[in-house]
Amino acid sequence: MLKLSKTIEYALMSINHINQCDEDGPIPVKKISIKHNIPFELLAKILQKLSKADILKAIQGPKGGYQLNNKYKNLTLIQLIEILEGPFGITDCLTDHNCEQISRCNIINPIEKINSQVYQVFNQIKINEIT
Amino acid sequence: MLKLSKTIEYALMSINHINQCDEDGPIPVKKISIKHNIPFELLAKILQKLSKADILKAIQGPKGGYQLNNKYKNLTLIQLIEILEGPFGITDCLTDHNCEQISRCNIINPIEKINSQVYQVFNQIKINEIT
DNA sequence: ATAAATACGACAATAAATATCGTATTTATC
DNA sequence: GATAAATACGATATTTATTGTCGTATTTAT
Repeated sequence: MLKLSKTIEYALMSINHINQCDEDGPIPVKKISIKHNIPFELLAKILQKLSKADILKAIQGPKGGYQLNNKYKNLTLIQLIEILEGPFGITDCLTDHNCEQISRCNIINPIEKINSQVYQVFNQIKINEIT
Repeated sequence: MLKLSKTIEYALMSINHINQCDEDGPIPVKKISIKHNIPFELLAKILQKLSKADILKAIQGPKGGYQLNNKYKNLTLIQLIEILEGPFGITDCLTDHNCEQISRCNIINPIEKINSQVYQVFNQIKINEIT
């Protein structure tokens, strides 16, 4: 409940790792996966998503790997979350709009308030400030 | 991911329901469960926990049910969460302390910051303000 | 005595997150 | 051109946490 997913953790660890690497060349998934004990295939997919969203630049072939794209500098935590997991919302009714209880729901207003407060927290955190 | 659990939703709905009831007598679980379409047994257990924590007062026997206790007036959302689900933390490593990756974790500091910010949000929300 | 209520442990089902597998594609290097 | 090291990606399996159910006991108003 209210947990950050491993997906987000792995993404942050990877961005951090790539950022702190002195080397110029791209960093292959394998290196990150071994260093931080993250399942290779799982991590690969996460980085692929980030690459599709232009946060990372993928370089294929031998000596390939991932580099940080400039876009990452303005990335907020909420954006990272939404790239990897879709629209943010602390309850399903805020994103799916198919809750059957909604008509007799007596807490939708407070829920929306709380949601926007949590959203704000994550929206104010920039990825490059926490790496 | 970062979802409020149904447990919390059901608890809030119940507190709200009891609070808004004009009647003096205690409100039985059945009424709340039917009104908001919440599984009876599940809801019963949630209210039992709240009763153990002195947020609600349980009255047994026919014409029994639950009433709000005074204690509820100072209850914060974080307290409600911790009563129902144990210690708050956006990652397991913050509450369980048995993460094997912790030694090579390069994001523990930012995670702790984010955690305390989310904690603050929930700590500032009082239950009687949102009902 | 009866029935309407809470109390509570054990278990089952479901859904979401996490992880794995197989195969295709790209490209640097020999 | 062949090879090997890397990304790309859909399909599926596994694991875990949440959600829900069942059975039985206890309390108490009528």
